[in-house]
Amino acid sequence: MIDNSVNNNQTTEELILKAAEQEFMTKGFAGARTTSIAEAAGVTHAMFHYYFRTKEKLFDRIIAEKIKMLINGLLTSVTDRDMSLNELIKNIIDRHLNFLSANPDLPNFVTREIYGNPDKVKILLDKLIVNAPVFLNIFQEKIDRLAAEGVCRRVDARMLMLDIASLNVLPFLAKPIVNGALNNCMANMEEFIQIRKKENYDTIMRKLKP
Amino acid sequence: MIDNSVNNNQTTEELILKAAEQEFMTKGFAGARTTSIAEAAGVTHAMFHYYFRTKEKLFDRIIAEKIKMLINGLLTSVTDRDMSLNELIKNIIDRHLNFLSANPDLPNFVTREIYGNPDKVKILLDKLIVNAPVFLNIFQEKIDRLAAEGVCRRVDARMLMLDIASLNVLPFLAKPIVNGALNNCMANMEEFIQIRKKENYDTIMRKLKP
DNA sequence: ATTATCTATAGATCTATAGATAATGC
DNA sequence: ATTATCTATAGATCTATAGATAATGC
Repeated sequence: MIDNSVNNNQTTEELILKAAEQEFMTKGFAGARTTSIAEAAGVTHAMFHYYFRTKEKLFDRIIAEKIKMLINGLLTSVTDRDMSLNELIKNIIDRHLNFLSANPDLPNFVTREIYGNPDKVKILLDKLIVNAPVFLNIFQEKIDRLAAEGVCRRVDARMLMLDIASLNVLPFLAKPIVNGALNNCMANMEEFIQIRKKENYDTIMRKLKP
Repeated sequence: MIDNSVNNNQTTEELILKAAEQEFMTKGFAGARTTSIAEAAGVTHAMFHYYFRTKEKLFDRIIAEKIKMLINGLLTSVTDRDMSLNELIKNIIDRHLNFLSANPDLPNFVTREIYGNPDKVKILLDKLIVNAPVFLNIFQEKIDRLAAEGVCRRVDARMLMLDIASLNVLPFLAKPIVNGALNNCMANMEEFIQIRKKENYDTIMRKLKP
């Protein structure tokens, strides 16, 4: 038995799961090969089917898990009524970028699969359609209230959320392009995240300024 | 001979090329099937190989064409020295969104292939590394000059370009998600583009305000 | 004579399973 | 007795080509 992977006390099931996650995340469902997954896990190919039966079953399990993470990440609403405008915006941006930082491949994985396999992410869309309006209404009310107090401009919460999401997510979705065009600026990822946190907060606050 | 496609005076080669473009753009290289392409083109599968020899050759041809388009779209620099700040920003945003509007699947296609197949888009990255700094330096000089005149703040041209690109591109990359979360706002695409043109111009101008 | 098209099939690759064997927990 | 693992191979799918036939342009 050749121990070519560092399978320090991980079970075969875990090894396959981990290898499959890596393979599916980087290559997508169509590009992933069950043989490659087994090889990367350091186990016989038959083991793949022994533990997870089919490629599709394992993919469904992984994408369901990822979508759950994504929804939790997106819909962790900031509903504290006593929070100031500055705190609110800072909180939303920081949370979002922290989440992206912890799951850098997630946006790419989801957007990729959405095109080739629309029904796989139907669960995601359904959840969004139900939950997003709830959060956006609370957010809009908050903005309107603060606008009435003269603290900020009265802007559309939907467009504001799209702005925030766009500014935060795009570097992750197009990392090689952004990094290539902007002088290797994403080489140190943590530093880049810190810069973008400040930059995006500033951009949004200026947009909200009365 | 069953004429199941509307091949009004298009040659077989053109029909295959068109079908292949559609297949590759939506499913990526790994997800695309040469049999499906031939079927969609309404020709025998052997014709695919007669005209284009291999799947990879045709893919390379299509991706090269798309990357050329993308580079032209990105690097159509606005270098008119006499342009005011307002005009400059408006021009960049309008051009970019017009380009995206004409090529809505392009960002997804490129970002998808970048992960599974880094060397396929190496040409794109090489071009960007060479050309982007040239444009960004001119842009930075322009900002610095206008800042010295007191017309705008002195901001980093790289971050500003990233902001603009993010705000413009993201809805195209994550269309189903944005559309699902934001109340079907992208149903009428032309209307949505017009709204984002104004919105993004406003966002960026506020960021630049002294 | 060259170009275009078709049928049939080879060849490669990938998913999945059958069936034998070893390890493990009562 | 059940669970885990292996070898070997079936079965499906997909890319690619061979070789025959029809259409086209001199």
